[in-house]
Amino acid sequence: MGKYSGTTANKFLNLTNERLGTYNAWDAYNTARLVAPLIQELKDNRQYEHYLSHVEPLQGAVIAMQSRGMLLNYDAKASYRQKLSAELRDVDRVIGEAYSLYTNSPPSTFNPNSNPQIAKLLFSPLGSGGCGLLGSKSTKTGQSVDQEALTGILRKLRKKDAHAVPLLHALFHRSRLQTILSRYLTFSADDDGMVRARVQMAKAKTFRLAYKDPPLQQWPPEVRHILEARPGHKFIGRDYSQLEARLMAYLANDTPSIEVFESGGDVHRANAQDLFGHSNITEGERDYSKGHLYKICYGGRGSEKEKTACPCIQWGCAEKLPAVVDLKRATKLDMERRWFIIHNAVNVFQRDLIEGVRSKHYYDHPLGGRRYFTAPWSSELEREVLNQPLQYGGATLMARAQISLHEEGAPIVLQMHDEFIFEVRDEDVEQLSLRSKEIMERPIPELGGISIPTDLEVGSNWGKWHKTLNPDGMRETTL
DNA sequence: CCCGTTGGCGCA
DNA sequence: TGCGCCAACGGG
Repeated sequence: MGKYSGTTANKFLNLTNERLGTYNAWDAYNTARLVAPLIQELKDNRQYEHYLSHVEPLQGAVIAMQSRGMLLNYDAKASYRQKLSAELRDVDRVIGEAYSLYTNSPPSTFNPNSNPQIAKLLFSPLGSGGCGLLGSKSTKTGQSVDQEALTGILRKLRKKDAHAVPLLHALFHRSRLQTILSRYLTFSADDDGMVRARVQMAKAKTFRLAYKDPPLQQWPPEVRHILEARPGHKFIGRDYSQLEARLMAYLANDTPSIEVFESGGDVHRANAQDLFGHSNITEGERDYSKGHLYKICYGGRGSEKEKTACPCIQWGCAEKLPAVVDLKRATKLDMERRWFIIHNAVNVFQRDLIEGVRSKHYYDHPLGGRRYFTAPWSSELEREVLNQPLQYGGATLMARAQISLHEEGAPIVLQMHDEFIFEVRDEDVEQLSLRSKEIMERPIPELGGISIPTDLEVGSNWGKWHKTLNPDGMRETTL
């Protein structure tokens, strides 16, 4: 039945059926006894109405989705794993040779999965077992060696450190390879070849869904192509366009953003103009704005994280690097100020939101549902509060859509925060493409009847469409 | 910035 | 063997 990975769970396998049965019976009994008090608590906390309208009806849709699953292409998985394994061996050879050079020890004594060992290799002085580099970031227990730290080291590299560049590139490249191989390519399908991730419905504080065994939401784009539509079927993807940004605009009544949205303009470009203060925005500046805006809207301050795209040359990643926008801290703070002057409504919205939660210790969402914030006030809690209306709002709209879609029998195989993936027979693609648009774009009464537009993708596997690498992948379509 | 899941290490 | 920590990935 379940998948036993942890040591504690394994202990249950050693119990007799009789003892397991007794345990499960007590579990069920105690759970049943909790139902009445929990419903009462929901009523006392003004959460019951939302439970009845959004949570309970969603359960059937989620169970149907989880039971469906997605078909695994074993060959695609095997060949992709083979390709990455070969690359990992190459990377590890580079790292091992560098380790030998700096430490005079055999490569077998180095564990590239150990961050302390990597830190020692990078930051110990030349001649005493290291490269003599300057660290750029710390952790609780020492020097950080994550992608951001490596980027910082590469950026501030002194001339005399040039010898360490191949090693830094290899370490950078290795972290992604190792993650994909050990984390995303180790799952197994059910006997019928289907991958059925477990859907966590009541895990996220903001009502979003989460997937585990395997964690489908975390799969990088290049891994997704190994899940495909069954023969004679296609995947349809329909996703909301800038879901949280639109919610922010309407919840805060931020007129400048609303105008961009309603005229069909490019909101990221508009925000980039407001941030940078000029109108000829480059692609790099537009990309930068997307990330930067989320950060400042959720309570972050000026300093943006370093770009973490792999800069390595040997495996060709450097050529794929997006244009980097390199800004001083003061400049970023200026940009933030400029944005908030134009979008003062957002400022007011956030101030009122925080004031309300600080005094009442709960937030009643315009789309229904109440969330309590009982922890002592802190800057962390404040950022959670700033995030809640948007992430919870998006999840609520998705829940509404999913309930309606399920009622009509739409074959949902995945719900991913702002998008649904359906699996339909080839001849049904057009019909469901249109119907899913109607349902997802229904007017939202609580927001004055506005609707949030969606985009469409169609493909035979879950990977992103690519002319040569993945011609059957999910491709944007207008229909 | 927020929301998540998971592998691997290293210490108690 | 349990647990904290780090680090990776995705969505907004």
